[in-house]
Amino acid sequence: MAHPAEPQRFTGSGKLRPEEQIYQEMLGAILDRRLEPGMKLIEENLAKTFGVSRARIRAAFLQLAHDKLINLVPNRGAFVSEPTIAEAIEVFSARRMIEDGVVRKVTAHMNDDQAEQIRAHLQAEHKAHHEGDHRAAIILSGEFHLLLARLANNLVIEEFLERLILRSSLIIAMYESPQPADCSHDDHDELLRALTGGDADEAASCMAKHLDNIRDRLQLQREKPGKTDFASIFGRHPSSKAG
Amino acid sequence: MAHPAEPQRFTGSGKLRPEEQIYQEMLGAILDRRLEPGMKLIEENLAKTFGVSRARIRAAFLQLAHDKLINLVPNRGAFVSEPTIAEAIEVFSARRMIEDGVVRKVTAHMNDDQAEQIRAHLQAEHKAHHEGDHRAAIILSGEFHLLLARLANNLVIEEFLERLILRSSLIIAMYESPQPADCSHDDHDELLRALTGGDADEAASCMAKHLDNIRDRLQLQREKPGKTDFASIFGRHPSSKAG
DNA sequence: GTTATGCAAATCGTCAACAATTTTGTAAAA
DNA sequence: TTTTACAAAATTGTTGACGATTTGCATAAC
Repeated sequence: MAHPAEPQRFTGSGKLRPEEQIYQEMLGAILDRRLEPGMKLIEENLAKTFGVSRARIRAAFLQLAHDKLINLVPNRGAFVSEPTIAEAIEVFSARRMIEDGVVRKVTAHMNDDQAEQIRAHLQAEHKAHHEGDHRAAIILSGEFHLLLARLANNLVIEEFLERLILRSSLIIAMYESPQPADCSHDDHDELLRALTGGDADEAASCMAKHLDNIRDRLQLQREKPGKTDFASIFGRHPSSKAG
Repeated sequence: MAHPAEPQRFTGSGKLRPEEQIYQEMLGAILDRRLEPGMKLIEENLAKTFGVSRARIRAAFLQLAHDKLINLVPNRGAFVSEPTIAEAIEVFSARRMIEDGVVRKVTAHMNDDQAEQIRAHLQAEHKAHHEGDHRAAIILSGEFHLLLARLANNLVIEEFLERLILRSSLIIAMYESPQPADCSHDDHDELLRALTGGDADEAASCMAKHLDNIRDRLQLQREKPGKTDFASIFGRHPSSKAG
């Protein structure tokens, strides 16, 4: 239940309204894979669990669906998203595009205060890594990218990237390699050097390599079969009724 | 991959579920300024107007709020967004970032079929322009950018840009100059030349200039006072009780 | 004349019940 | 044995009603 470093949305209002509470809890459960990809989310069960009515759950569903973390199928219900390989590739490709612009902008306007913010964040990342707090490390790693977006000083980009990072987290949880391979903090160090160095091209290249690293560490060779996707499990499509 | 509930925004054809219908109608009304920025949207009135219950309206509100076209204030209701100057600038800045990547990608993978799609679209733009169909021209102009995003072959980017274009439309409607200044189709022509020329840098530069043109044609000098925004009307902020 | 107080109207927030749809289970017919 | 038809259960879709909050207005107090 306790999620110390729950990803926090920047909704302007500091207080957490009960509706946000439900959204956050479900978000955390999905990213932790306590709710597995493909799992059906039954409104009434969730309503009882959270002690609210179905209307609230429905509203939370709309938010999550908008973030592409669940799938809403008319008259069928809500299912935890099962990002396909193609989707995963597109998400990281999109991030490359966006974050290329971000690092260029940050590099151009870098000042001492901003550099210090990045350094402080990296220190936190290293701390979590050395203490073996894998969960915190993953969250902080995502927040590193979000910090850069914030330093780019564009709320539109920041919010979009926040969603992409959430989506990335689900993809990583779904396709990650058996070995931890959590060495991205080295990439982040290198990125800081490039950013403070003032060379926009190098910083952009660094970021591109970093994102490719993350993507390439995933096991994107074969489609992960969803629990109900017998087509891919048995290597055939459910087209004809009798074969 | 199945996307059963994909929101299709610009096409009026096809089966339109009643919920999408409501979203579309409100969207159109906002972009046409039949619903003016700042106007309060009363749930029950809209429910009666559309002949549905408030729950439906509420769901539509969530979608529109997500697109930043309306503002949801707890216990107060929904209001048509009044994008500030800062927001307007950020939106166009974000588009520069995104569409820079888009045109580079499109330039790299350009083939005859794609070039033909763009030409066909430009022809439609010119036709609307010559026939004086201002409304169609504006819509087509937005769809031109969307077409490029589609040719970049990344659904994530495409959907995000779609939202940004909607937001841009509201901004343009709110801050547009008195004179029509609808000469963006020339920019689009130039863009096509750059795209087919294969020079990614030039294409990107073209797009950047084009977006700056649109932005600079807006009257972003002073904040447009919302109907109730006395702070800007009287040039002071509503901090102290008696001034 | 101005400010404070309380009442009334309007509107949003929430819910529980009912209707429609899909899924599952069972049995009859070919 | 296989297919089809039908009924029952589970789940989503929708609605109208009720309580909570905000807003507007009238009245009273200073």
